[in-house]
Order: sequence, then structure tokens, then C-alpha cells
Amino acid sequence: MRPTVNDIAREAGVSLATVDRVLNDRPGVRAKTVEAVQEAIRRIGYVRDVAAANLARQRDYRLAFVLPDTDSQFIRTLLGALSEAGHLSAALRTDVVLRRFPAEDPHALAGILAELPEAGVVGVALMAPETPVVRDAIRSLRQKGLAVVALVSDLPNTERDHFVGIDNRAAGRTAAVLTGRFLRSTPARVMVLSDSMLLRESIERRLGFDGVMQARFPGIEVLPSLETHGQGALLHDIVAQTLARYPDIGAIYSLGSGQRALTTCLESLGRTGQLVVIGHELTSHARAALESGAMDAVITQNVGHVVRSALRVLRAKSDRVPIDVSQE
Amino acid sequence: MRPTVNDIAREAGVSLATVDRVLNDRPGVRAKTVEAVQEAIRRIGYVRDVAAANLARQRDYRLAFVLPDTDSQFIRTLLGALSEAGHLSAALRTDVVLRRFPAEDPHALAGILAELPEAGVVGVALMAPETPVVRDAIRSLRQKGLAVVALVSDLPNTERDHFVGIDNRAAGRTAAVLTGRFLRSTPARVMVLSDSMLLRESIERRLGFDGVMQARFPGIEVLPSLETHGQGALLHDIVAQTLARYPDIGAIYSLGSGQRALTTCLESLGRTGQLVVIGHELTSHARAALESGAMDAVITQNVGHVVRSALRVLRAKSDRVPIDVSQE
DNA sequence: GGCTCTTTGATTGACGTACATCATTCCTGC
DNA sequence: GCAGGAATGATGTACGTCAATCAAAGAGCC
Repeated sequence: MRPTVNDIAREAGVSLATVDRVLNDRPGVRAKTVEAVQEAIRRIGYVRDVAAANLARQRDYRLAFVLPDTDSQFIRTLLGALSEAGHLSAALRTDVVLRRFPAEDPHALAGILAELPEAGVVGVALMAPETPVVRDAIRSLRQKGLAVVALVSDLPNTERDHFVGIDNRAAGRTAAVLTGRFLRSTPARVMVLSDSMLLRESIERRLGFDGVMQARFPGIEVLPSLETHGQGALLHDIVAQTLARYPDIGAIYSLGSGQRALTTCLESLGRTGQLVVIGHELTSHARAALESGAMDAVITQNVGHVVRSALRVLRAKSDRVPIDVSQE
Repeated sequence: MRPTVNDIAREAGVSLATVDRVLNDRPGVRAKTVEAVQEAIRRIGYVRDVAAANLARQRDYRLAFVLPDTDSQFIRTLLGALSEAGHLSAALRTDVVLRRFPAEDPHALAGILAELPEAGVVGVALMAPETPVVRDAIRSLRQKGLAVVALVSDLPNTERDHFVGIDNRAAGRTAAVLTGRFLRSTPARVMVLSDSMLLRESIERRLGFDGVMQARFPGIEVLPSLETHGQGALLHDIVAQTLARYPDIGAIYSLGSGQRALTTCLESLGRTGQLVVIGHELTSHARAALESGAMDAVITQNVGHVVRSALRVLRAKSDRVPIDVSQE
């Protein structure tokens, strides 16, 4: 049988009330008694039954996911995973609310964040670029006791509780290894596309990519990152121009989204299959492109895992319980 | 507020006792009443509070992991993940017992399995090759109401509840794509090594590998699988002989364990770095080999995930609750 | 010694569910 | 219309913890 609070009380020679005070950090217990209780806990190997605790505590986890209102494939799959996870976590006394913000408007985002505490939200998972306004909004949330995790895109200079997502620098390194090894002939050049080099993940992927390229593939020259700002037409022009200017381009590394625009662009230029094309995020388009050979590799994160991990971390943080590092 | 059983009773116009009978499939309720209760459940969106339920049920999950007593790196990391998960799941009223069996002795394994029900075990995660004796032992366990999942290595012809592990055919396909693309010159031959081709996962990986090779890399000839039976010396002889016989071997695909033996063998033959070497399972040796360039790719499964998934599935099965397919 | 103030004990009622018991009502066949 | 079984209601206890209360005992101070 698992030991319970009653066993602690008996073992430590104190009453149940005192055990409870120690367990829940309530005042009114002498230091010496605290020590005795903790010793008893250690001796009998007591582990708090979180299920019973949460039941008694009447705790509901009201968690918010705050995402940009962009309509990319990636966001769509993320939403899918989220609604799926939402159903299941109902059994865990968790309900998830979703907030969208205009992608390019940090002030609107800050406004949305500011409203969350009043809505009874105890934890926030946020996917957004880091700006001063947002940083301040998050600091304010955390002061009010909310848990905040950064989702997919990290907020390294902000006092977030945790980051859930892949190691973008490692992702960039992997992209470089694959590019280098898939390329048949060297010397060659690599075109790098990005929505915006202001995005944290783009910067980090690029750093990882360059690091490996310099160290392991000296014959390959990586061109400066070209920004497409999520606009298909602009991407088309840029790619066409750049390919024309550098005939020895052997590979394209797409740091961000926009795989669909890229593959249709290459298609229209008649270059499908001639270049090594590597991108991120396994959307349905990316999958089709992989199968048809229009793309060569996609580095991806399992959005289901990301969402579940975020939920677990938020629950743990708001319980003030340590998180399982190896899992998250 | 979350609806409770009391809300169902009020909504359906029946007593708590009747709701309880319906919820727990107890007899003594007219079909029409059952329907009315279920309709009420649907209407108010009731979700059973599993925490409270398990508390009331006084349920302890006593789960067994049954593993071969081989001392491979993979088993060792698996054990590590297991002990880590064991600590955490104490809070979830789960305790994990470990049983090892002599790797080549199905009868000993069957004996160990047969003893589990008496030990109060309600779920078993098993990593073992499929043999008739084992199949019978598992059937007997399941008849006694235990949940059984196959771990890492599937038992497709056995009435297991679930399989936790990677899709070995897909793993073989990935290995083939990487081999094909990493190889610089064709035509070339690929050597395939396996502990034993009686192992399910070896067969499936090989099938996936061959499928892609035939379809996409006609210039590459894949040699028949060579069995090393986990013996380093044997592996050394086989590899040396085969390399000597076919000078145009450009890659080695190692289906099973024994990465360490392989890399040291290549080292002693002075061939390190000259061949594309692809294997399975990211152990510490494999990681070192990747970093030094002694291996080119390792297809791996996160053992932590595997263990946690197995625990979740076993708990769900023994609760008779559906498992989250997308997660597992 | 009498006074606070702190520490401890004892007790009680939740939380949502499971499970058992006993009483009552309903239906069915005769 | 009545027996007899099936269906339902009413009620209580338990699970392990949290949280609050009030009483009692102890410590510290003048």
C-alpha cells in the first residue's frame, strides 16, 4: 500500500493538521517539527497523490493558446492538434481557450495578453515574435502569477517559463548536412529563403546551417538570406532572378514557411527536381512535394507533441511542480 | 463548472444510483433508461473525472516490463528511461516491476509471464521475439484480463493489445533514401548486416529498404542480409570477407544492434569514413561514431517516448479507456 | 502568576466517483 | 389481482487530499 498523509502523521508522531501544514507550506509550525515531518516523509517514501490533491483543490486549468491569425498550413495543423488535445484534456480538468492576433501588430497582441488574467486564465502558450511591447506584456502576466511558455518560436530575452519546440540551430545543422550530402557536384551555391530574417527561428536555423557548411562543406557557398515576407509573387521574382544570376546554384534551403509557393515557382520555371530543395514543417503540401520529388527533405516537429508538451508544462508550472526535463 | 454525475441524474430525471449503473455497465437498468441517461450525458457534455474515479476505485497500476537479459547499449538506455519514468509515475499510482529473461529461451520467458498475474500485475510491456510458446503465454495473460503491449519489436500474430515502437518498414525506407543519396558513385553494392533475420524488425526494415532501393536507386545492388548473431568476432570476419570479395561496396546498412562492433571492425580494416554507414538506435557509441564520421546516419526512436507511451497505453487499457491514437 | 502569541491537535466538510446495501416501485405472467 | 423478479431510488461509506475551524497546550515576557 502507498503511504498516505495519515502514515506520515503516525510516523512523525504529530497530528494530521501539522502534516498538512508542512506539506502545503502553511505557517505555524516550528522548524524542528517541520524537519521531523520531512524526515518521516523521506523514511516511508511518501509521494503526494496528485489526483486526490487536485480533486480536493478543485483546480481547473484554464489555459490559453495565443497564435498569429496567419492562415498558413503550419498554423492550420497546429490548430488541428490543439482541438484534438483539447478534447482529451477535458478529462484532466483542463480547458483550452484560443486567441488569435493580427500577425504584424504587437500592440494588438499585447492587448490580448493583458485581457487573459481577467478571463481566469492561469497559463499561456504563445507563438509570436519577440518585441518590447510583448516582452512587457509577458512580464506583467508572470507577475500576476500566470505561467507562460513560448511555442515553436522562442522568446529568449523574455522571462518566459519555458520554451516548447525544436532546437532551431540543430535543425539548421541537419539541413546543412543533408544539403551537403545530397549535392552531387561541388563547388556549388545554395540559395537561402526566409519569410523574414527578423524571426528568431530563421536566425537560428541560418546560424546552424552556416556553421556546418563552413566546417564540413568548404566547396559550397551559401548566399545571403533572401526575404519573401510570405508573399508568393515576391518569392517567385526573387527565385527566378537569383537562379538566373547564379547558374551554379545546386540547392535551395527554405528557412520558414512558403514551401508551396516555392514548389509552384520551381515548377513554373521548369526546374522541379533539378535542385536539392530542403525546407521546414511537414504540411500536406510538403508531404506531396516530398513524394513527387519536388522537395528532398523536410525538417519537422510533431505538432501534436508540441501542443501536448505545452499543456503538460503549463499544468506543471501552475501546480508549481517540477517538469520532466527529459520528456519536454 | 464541469458537469458531474449529479448533473446527469438531474438532467435525466433518474437517481444517482441509476447513473452509476449506466456509467459502469452494471446490470439492472432498462434499455430505455440507459438511452435516456446517455442522452443526458451527451447533452450536458459530461466527462468522467478519471482522477476522482481512480481515487474511489482504489486502483493501483502494477505494470511489468519484460525484457531480454542482453546487455546491449540499447537495453541499457531503455532501462535508464524506465527507471526515470518509474519515479515520475509513482505520483500516478503506478508502480513498475522489471523482469528479465534469458534472451534465447522462450520457455523461461513463458514461465516468467505466467507468474505475473499472481504478482498482481495488471499490464505487461514485452520486448521479445515471437514464438509459439510466447504466443500461448500471452493469450493466457489476456484471458486473465491483463493488458499486453509489444515493445519495440512487434508481435503481429499474437493477440497483443498494442504495439509501441517505430514503423520498421518506414525506418528501412528512410535508411534506403539516405543510403542512395549519400552514395557518390553508382553502380555500387550495399552490404546489409543483421543480428538475426528471424527478428521481426530486421525483416521489416529489410523489406522497406529493398522497396525503396528497387524503385528509386536501380544502380545500387543490395546484397543478401548477413547474420552476426550479436557476436563481434563473427561480424568482423563477415565484414572483412565481404568487403574483400566485393570491392565496389559503397555502403553498409546495419539492421540491428552491434554498431560498436561494426565501427571498430571498420577501424581495424582501415576503412573508417570510406563507406556510407547507416544503422539503428542512437546509443552513446552511435553518437560518437556520428560525430567522428565513422557513421553517416542513425535511425532512432526516443526510448523515453517509447517507455512513456507504453505506460500510458497500459494504464488506458486497464482502465478500458480508448487510447489517444495520434499520440501513441 | 498571568498575559499574550505561537504552535499543535482534533475535527469536519468538501471534491467526484465507486460500490454496496436495502427499500421501494414497476412490469410480467398467470 | 397477486406473486416474483426486474428496475430504480435512497443512502452511506470510502478513497487521499485540501482547507478551515476551534480548542488546547506550550513558549516568552513582564
